[in-house]
Amino acid sequence: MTKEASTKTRKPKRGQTREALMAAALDLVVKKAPFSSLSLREVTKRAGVVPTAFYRHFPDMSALGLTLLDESFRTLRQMMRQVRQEQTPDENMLRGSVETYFNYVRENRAHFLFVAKELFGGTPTMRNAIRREIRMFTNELAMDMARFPFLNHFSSEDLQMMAALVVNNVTALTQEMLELEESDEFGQQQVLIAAEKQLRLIFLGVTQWKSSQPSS
Amino acid sequence: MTKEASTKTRKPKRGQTREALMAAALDLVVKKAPFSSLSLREVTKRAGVVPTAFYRHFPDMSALGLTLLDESFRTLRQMMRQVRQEQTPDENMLRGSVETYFNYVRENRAHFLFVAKELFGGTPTMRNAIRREIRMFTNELAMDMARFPFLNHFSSEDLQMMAALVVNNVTALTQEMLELEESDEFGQQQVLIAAEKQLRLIFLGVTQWKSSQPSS
DNA sequence: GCTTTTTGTCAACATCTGTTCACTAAAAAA
DNA sequence: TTTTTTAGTGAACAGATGTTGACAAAAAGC
Repeated sequence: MTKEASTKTRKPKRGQTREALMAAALDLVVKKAPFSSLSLREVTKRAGVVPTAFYRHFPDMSALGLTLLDESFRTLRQMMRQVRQEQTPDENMLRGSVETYFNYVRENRAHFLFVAKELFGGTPTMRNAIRREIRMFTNELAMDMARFPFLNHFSSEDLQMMAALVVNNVTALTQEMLELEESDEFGQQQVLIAAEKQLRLIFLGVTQWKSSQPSS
Repeated sequence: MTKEASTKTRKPKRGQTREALMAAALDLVVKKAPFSSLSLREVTKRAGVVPTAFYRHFPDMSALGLTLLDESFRTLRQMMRQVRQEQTPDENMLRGSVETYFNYVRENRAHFLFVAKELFGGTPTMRNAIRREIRMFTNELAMDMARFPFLNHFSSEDLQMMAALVVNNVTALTQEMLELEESDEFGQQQVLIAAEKQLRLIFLGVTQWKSSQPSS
């Protein structure tokens, strides 16, 4: 597969140019600006390719962006599915899940940074795609919660509300973690501890919640 | 004040150009791109002024951005101070505060949109400025909470954690509200109701919280 | 009134942008 | 092998960008 050291390949970089473009874009997002303000020429330059070569792989920059977005969420979804299957519904499930998730965030820093910056700064198309994905996670979490014995007496609206609360916080904490330097292990540990505490507090609130019907 | 139809005022737009530039930038942020990807020429064009006139008021675009940021937070701080003084610490304080805050968000949509988009997409300088401001709000909230009789037995770390939880959620809900169309009154009402529920749930969690020292 | 400072205009620059077109080498298909 | 398709190069375009400098009108100071 990865056989490149040929005798005199002057021009063609084989089929890996497409991935080089994606990697270059991701790289620039990490250490410079949000994707929305990257230029086509910038990306091709970093990929070590002439500007016009871009069009052999993507119709325009926004297509690259959507591909990158897809890549980001495909691996995330996959991890979430795995976590959801492995876990058993008890107290220390929380700690485990939190730890697994944030480790994943650290290992995929670039993709998360990309998503975070586009969540508000991107084009409407991109923003909607991201929000749809987040909404999906929220729904799945709500469904998972519905299966717990001590939760299944809540209305689906209440469950939805609780799931949204959790997702909101995890999102915020993820952003907080992404703001830290990659080397700042202490800070990252702090965020992780804070995350666990906050989620446990939410959990306490849930156990006390009485689903007061929409009175007004 | 607004006297323009004079005999032959060809050039000078009086002293209001500076504000026209800021308004133009804010306008473009609302209906187009994040501030970071606005061009100087674009802004001056919308302000009805020639590009070079810009330099009479700001050294460069990032200076305009910081001014805009300052303006955004100055009025916000002022509102928060007012809310904090008026309120009395009881149950329905929550509903009132939430309503006041989100009404303010709606009335200052442009500024909040500006801040939201820069929170992740902006330059490091701008991001830090915003985060510092948010941290300040969190600290003040923690201090307010410390004055409540049923909360003052918590450690300051716990209070900080709780305040962060609240702020995280309000931030997320604000962003959610900003994503809605300005005309979507129903959706906005929904967010408001969700906000109140979520905060009440957090409140329940707080009453149950035992400041378990870092056991493990 | 005159003078100075402020605040706008216009022309011009070098640079960067997205995109086109014609071209060629390599890889795949025949 | 020959042929065709794929994937790269390079020159050139029209347009937008930030910034400069010299100039002129209004506002402010005197």
